[in-house]
Parts: sequence; C-alpha cells; structure tokens
Amino acid sequence: MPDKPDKRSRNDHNALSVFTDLCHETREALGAMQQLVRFPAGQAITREGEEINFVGIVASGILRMQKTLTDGRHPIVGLLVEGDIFGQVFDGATEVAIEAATDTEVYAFPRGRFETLMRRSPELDRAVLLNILNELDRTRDWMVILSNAKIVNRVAGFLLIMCTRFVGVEHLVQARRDGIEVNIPMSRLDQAHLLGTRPESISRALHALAEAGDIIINTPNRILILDTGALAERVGEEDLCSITNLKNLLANKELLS
Amino acid sequence: MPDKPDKRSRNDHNALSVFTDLCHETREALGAMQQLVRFPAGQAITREGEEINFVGIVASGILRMQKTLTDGRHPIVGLLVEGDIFGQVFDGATEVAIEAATDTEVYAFPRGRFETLMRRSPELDRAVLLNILNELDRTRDWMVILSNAKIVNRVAGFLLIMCTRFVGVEHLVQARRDGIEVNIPMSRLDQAHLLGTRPESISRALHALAEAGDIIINTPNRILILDTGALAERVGEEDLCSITNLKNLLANKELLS
DNA sequence: CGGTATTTTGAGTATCGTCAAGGCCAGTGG
DNA sequence: CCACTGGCCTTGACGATACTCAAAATACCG
Repeated sequence: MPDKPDKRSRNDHNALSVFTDLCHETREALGAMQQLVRFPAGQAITREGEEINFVGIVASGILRMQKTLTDGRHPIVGLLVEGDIFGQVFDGATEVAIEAATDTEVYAFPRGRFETLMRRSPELDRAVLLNILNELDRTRDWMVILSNAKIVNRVAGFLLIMCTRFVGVEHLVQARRDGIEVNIPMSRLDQAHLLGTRPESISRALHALAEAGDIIINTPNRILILDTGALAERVGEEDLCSITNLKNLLANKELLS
Repeated sequence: MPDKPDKRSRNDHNALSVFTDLCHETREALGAMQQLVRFPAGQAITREGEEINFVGIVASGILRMQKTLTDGRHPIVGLLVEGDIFGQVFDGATEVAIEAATDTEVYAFPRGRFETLMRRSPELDRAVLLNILNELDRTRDWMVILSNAKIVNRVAGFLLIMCTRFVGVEHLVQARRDGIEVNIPMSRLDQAHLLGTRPESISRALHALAEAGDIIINTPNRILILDTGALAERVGEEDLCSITNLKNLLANKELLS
C-alpha cells in the first residue's frame, strides 16, 4: 500500500496550525476574538446535551469526551488534544460531556461570531469540516480497538494510538535509544473507561505486555515501547497508526533535540 | 431532560429528504446528475483506501462500513441506511470498506460535479456537514455499546438502535399490539462483527433476552420487542435511542397504516 | 517523612470464545 | 411431491479470559 498522507498526526507544535492555510483577514479576525481559557484537571467543560456558547480549540493538555450512563458508568468516546476543535458548530447541543483529563488550555471563540466567520470564509469552513472528518476516523479507530475481545490487544492499540496521535504534543512521546517512551496522561480508571474494561484489567494487560517483552513499565504512566511491530500485530490494523509515519516523526524529533 | 430534536430519526420515506431544504436550482442540478445504481447483497462498493469517484446516497437497503484487519477479521464500524450520504467529499480516500449488507439502491452523483455544487450552495454544504456530524454521533453510540462488557447488554443496545434508526425505513420496524417488531437486516455473523463478538454469543444473548421476557424471537431475524424499558436499562444510556421519540414515531406509523 | 490516592496482586466466579455437533429453512433437482 | 444439499442458526461442553472483591504495595503530594 502506498504511503498516503496521515491526517491524524501533527508535526508542528502550534495548536492553531489548523488555521495556517487561512487567508490573512480570517486569521486576524480569529485572533481578535480568541480568548485563552484554563481548566484544571478533572474540571467539567460541558455536560451532555448542554449548549456551549463558544467554539474551542485545545491549546495544551488533554480533554476527554464521555457519556454518562444511568448506572453511573462514564465511557470515554474520544480524546481531544492540541489543535482539536470542539463545540459542534452548527448543530446546537453537544451529545457528549467534555472534561479536562489534565490541566488544559483552550482557545475559545464566541460561537456566533465564529459561525458568521465560517460563512464568510470557505477555508475556515473546510478546516472545521476536515477536523470533524478526522474525529470520525478516530472514533472508528476506537471502535475497531473496542471490538477486540482480548484486553491485551485493546491496550496494545491504545498505546499505538497514544504514540501516533500524541507525537509532537508536549512531552508525551519521546524517542529513546531502545524504543519510544509514552507518557500516558490519564489514570488506569480513565484508560479502562476508554477501553471498555476495568482498571485492574488494564494493569494486568500492561504487565502482560511487559512480560512478553513488548514494553517496559518505567512508572505506571511512563511506558517504554520496545516493539511497535508486536503491538501492531496484536491490533491487526496495519495502518491504524501508520508505524512508518510514526518512525519518521520520531526521527524528526531527534533531529530537533 | 427536555425533549430535544432527535437528529437520528427520519419520519418520512424519501431517501433524498436530506435535500428538501435546498433551493430549487440546487435540487434541479442534483436531479440532473443523479443516477440510480443497484448493488446485490454482499457486493463490495469500495475497498479501504480506495478513491471513489462518486458521492452516494442510499435509496434503499443497508450498507455496512467495515475495516479489514491483518488477521482476517472484519469489524463493522457503521451502517448506512436510506438517506445516508457516503463517499467522503473533500477528503480523498475513504478509510473504510463499504459493502452491501442487503440488496441496495444508491443514488450516485459524480464527485467533481457534486463538489462544485457544494461550493455554490451553502445549504448543500451544510446538509453534508450535518450528515457527517450525525455519523459521528452514531459512531460514538456504537462505541458506548461496545464498551459494555456483557454481550447481552450490547445486543440490547443493538436492538434499540435498530428500532430508532430504522423507524420509517422500509418495513424494518413495525408497531404491534404487544410491542415493536424489528426485522434485523443482517446475519448473526454481521451482528457479531458489529458488536465485537462471535455469532454464537449473539444467538445466546438473544435467547437470554427472550428467556428474560424482554423480547420474543419470531424468526431468527424478526424480533418482537416486548419491553423497551428493560433493554434501555441494560444499555444504561437513556437517550441512546430516545424511547419517547420512538414511541411517537410508531404512533405516527399506526395512524398512517 | 507521612498520608492519601492510585496501582498492583491474588483468589474465586461469571462470562465469553472455541470447537463440534445438531437442527432448521430454502433452494435444487430428481 | 419429495429427498437432498448447503448455509445459517442454535445448542452443548470445555478452556481461556475478564470481572468482582479484597488486600497489599507503590507512587504521589505536601
């Protein structure tokens, strides 16, 4: 299969890189209305079904999108990282709750003004559309991971997604001599909510991967990945995280550092 | 929680109802370029990573979107029914394979001409955007269902989604004196691929629901749902399928028939 | 350094996947 | 009209896996 551009990865460190293709006036207008908002870890940003009056772009940190079930469970249906847009633009209420998984900074744009700007600027409109298409693709990736019966394999997929999606985001992914170190920015409980299981199983799965020699657990949340190929094989989806692309990005990072 | 408009349901029987809000010229232009294509059950429409040169709208039947894993598994990441748009517009290759789950009719629009029309008609552009947002919501619903550990509960969620999403689509959902009858338009194997399990488990789960008195299995694919509340409770997501809305739609159907 | 939350480990139970066999239904051909 | 065949659904038995509950160990924070 030929190398195709991977829409999922970002290789620059600017949260607003989604907007670089926009014309000068549009960027000016966005800059004029943007406002940096901080959320401490654990804080709720929106509830389910609640209208929010701004469009947000994550500047730093991680947000989790989650549903609330009547039995008290909180399955996570997606993560938002640097550069991701949230706050459905045209469609009133968001169907998911958004909470800060880590300390987070968000660029907020007043919703009405953002929408009028979208109507005037086809490029902005398209940037938003592409962002949503990306989100759709990623959600499907999570579905594929969740459809895996064995938890070890789900965790393998989780680690790979962490690698590819968080490359270039803060200090979450770093190339080492012996592999790739990822800094998982959430608790075992959150990981369990994301992978449809319980924290104990996550722990066991990670230690099983360590046992198998695929990873090393430096601290509970700092995982050194020794064998990306082995993980990819467990998941079964070759281009889930396009390992080649990942390696290129890591090579770039090494050049930079 | 107040009644909010449910974007997931359709209560008219026209596949092109997504376009009713468009202006006259746009509809004329679309009508001029549309072409009805038939696919027999089981036929592949697109492979993963393959570019397709048309934008499709399902006229009748069911399509399944699926990924292909290296180990030969084919997890299903979504279903397309009457009125659903597919064939990502701006973003070249689709990341999923699309196959006909049943005999299907599709309105095909040449992609280039469709895109130029989109650029000229903000309403069309927005209709497509809304369709994608819907798809995103539905994919998250599947994620929530998949994150359920017990297969019985996943099947319960599956049945509810079938009810709400397929109301008004062909003869798949019908109101009865004693409940709601759904006609599942796919095999146990497909259901298993969708719910991340195996056909045997689907069978056992359905019979467990029958044992519990929640449903009656008339034929393997014609399920009479006796207690939607019990199913909803298993899933835990109250507005997954907005039961009240479902009941209204069924009431309408009865008035029509 | 102490206190707290998180992670890990353990043991027992429930559930699911697997493999194999049997049953049901539709379509086919005698 | 009936027997046959093939595909799908169902059922059973068994091993593997994950969930539950509890306790211990570890990491984190001041």
